Amino acid sequence: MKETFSLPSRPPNQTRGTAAPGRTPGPTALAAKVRTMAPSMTRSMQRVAEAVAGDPAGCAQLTVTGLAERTGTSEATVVRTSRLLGYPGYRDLRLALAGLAAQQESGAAPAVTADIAVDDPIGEVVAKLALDEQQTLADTAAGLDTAQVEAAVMALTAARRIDVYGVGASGLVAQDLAQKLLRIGLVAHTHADPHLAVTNAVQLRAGDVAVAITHSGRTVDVIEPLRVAFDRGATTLAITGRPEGEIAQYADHVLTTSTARESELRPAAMSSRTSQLLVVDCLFIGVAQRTYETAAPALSASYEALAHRHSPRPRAR
Amino acid sequence: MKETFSLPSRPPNQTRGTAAPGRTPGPTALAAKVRTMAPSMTRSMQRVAEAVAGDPAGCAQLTVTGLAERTGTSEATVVRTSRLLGYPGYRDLRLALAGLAAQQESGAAPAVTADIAVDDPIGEVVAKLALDEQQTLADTAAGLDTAQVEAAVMALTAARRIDVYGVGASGLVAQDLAQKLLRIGLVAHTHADPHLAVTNAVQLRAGDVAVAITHSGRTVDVIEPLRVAFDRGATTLAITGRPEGEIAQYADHVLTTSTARESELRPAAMSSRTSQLLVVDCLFIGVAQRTYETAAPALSASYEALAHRHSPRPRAR
DNA sequence: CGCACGCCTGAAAATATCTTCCAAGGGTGA
DNA sequence: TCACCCTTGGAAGATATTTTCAGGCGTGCG
Repeated sequence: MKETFSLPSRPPNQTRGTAAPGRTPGPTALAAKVRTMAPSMTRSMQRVAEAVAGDPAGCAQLTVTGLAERTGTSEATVVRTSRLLGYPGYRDLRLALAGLAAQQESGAAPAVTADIAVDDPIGEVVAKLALDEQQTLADTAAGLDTAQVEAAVMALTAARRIDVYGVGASGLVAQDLAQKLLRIGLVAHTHADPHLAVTNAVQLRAGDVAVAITHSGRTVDVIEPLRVAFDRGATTLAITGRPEGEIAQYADHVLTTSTARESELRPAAMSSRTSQLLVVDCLFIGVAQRTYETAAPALSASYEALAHRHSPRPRAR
Repeated sequence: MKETFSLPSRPPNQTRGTAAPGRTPGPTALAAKVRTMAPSMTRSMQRVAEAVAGDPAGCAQLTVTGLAERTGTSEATVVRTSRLLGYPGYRDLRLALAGLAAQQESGAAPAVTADIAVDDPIGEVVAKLALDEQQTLADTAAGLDTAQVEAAVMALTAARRIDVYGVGASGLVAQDLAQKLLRIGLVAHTHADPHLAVTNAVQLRAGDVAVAITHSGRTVDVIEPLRVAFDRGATTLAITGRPEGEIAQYADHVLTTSTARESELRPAAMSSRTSQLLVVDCLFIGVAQRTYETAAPALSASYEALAHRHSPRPRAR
């Protein structure tokens, strides 16, 4: 039942199905996982996933048959949903559910934070926003496939040249990544103009790395250059909230960001950005670790170079 | 508190003893229970109880048969032990075990708050980074002066025109703010080129708002335009980690971001960015709340306008 | 010292639960 | 409108759990 994912070989780039990034997700990641996967689920499966995410404690008590009944579906569907969430079967999902319930009970509760209302006072907004973003970070960390990160870091470290694609809000994340990598001596660029991005992607070849950042996984302006890079033989990475989206077809390594629930006052852009930045930071640190000899001097050099752009310290202490 | 376990019929349940204090013991109580009951157990049962108390996580993975094998006993004995510990059967003991394991895990998790080392495995890096950023968010939220935020929001809401200044890492945050404000119909721009920034700042006057973003509070390229805007009579905001820095002299309202400890592998840019973004988000939400009538339609309009830039959904359902 | 009783124990049968397979229903695109 | 594919639930098949039952061992009494 090995899911021989990734690996060097390019051709059998599995499309979708069975997720299962190597190991069963821990209880913590479950809620996040449900949100991530929900869009790619069928109606019945969504009902099951919803029930599970909404009342872990209650569902943990139910047998397959019970849960099927409660959700008005069949046992088969329940098992299918369990699979999709990354467990070998319902039995294991149930175990994770019990774990989640226990955690929530004990106060380590990832309990759902309240939506921000139009008339919330500003203090409340600050608190809710901070909490939401903290939750997003936790979800992202829990949902990240370490092996994929590792592979991505390796590719970046060895890259002759790195291109980063992103538009809109993701464009800023792309710039952040490129900026960081440049700072430690890598050759990284980002292209805001999608036409130029494609033009540049054509230049890539094996040994180069292309990174695409899109929350929806369906942004054509980002998919196109990645596809081109993929076809040219470059190693391709996708940072997306929809690992089953079209972008994944052209990505050697997919780094999944968390999908928080949106609300009218809190567009998805906000938490997806937080999530993407965490991934970017992880990549950066990973690369910096592996190129420490050159990265450290490069970092301080760039810092020194900017020193004169700062006004003198008020008082030397 | 539905007690209706195992629906249909199980009338002649607990035969003897079984304690049965009305409800199955929570996971927490398990270890204690084992100690209490141990003396009154037979040898084989003790072996089972011991295994269960010693390695809840491991045992939760095992089936009756597996646990029987591991303890060198039989399935029947395992079930009997489960009963003695207060559960209807092994199935339920196993669920409790999973819960216990999850609790232990979550309790042990926050122990990794150390610095990121050069040889940390990637999984550790992810965890530490996420935790660090969570901490940063909490610090920022705690340190933000609500009154200043409120005043800043008011100024932005009423602004005829908004300029945002930031260079380097803060430049991306500046772009993020401008992007967001534009989305809800405000006139906001950011200037990467410090010369152009000053040129533009000269145009500002009372009723306009200038926002400067700098972690150090000493970045001349950002201080300059803010000073100019300040002199021209615009309302000026500073988002900085050094509220006592030079920039504060030219700011009507100072929003303080948190200053996390840096380390060699984790330049300050990382957490300052997280912190700045939270502040930006708060400003954005604050403004959106107060201009809800126009903001909401503007948001969906900008979303619609970009719809065609997305590839069609894989399958419409 | 020997016997009988009773309790512990594990093997196997019985039951419950989970998983897989398959055919029917429904929606989509040509 | 038709053909296709995807989704879905029912039922058979496989596992896991629970119950039953008989043998073994120790203990206490005769």
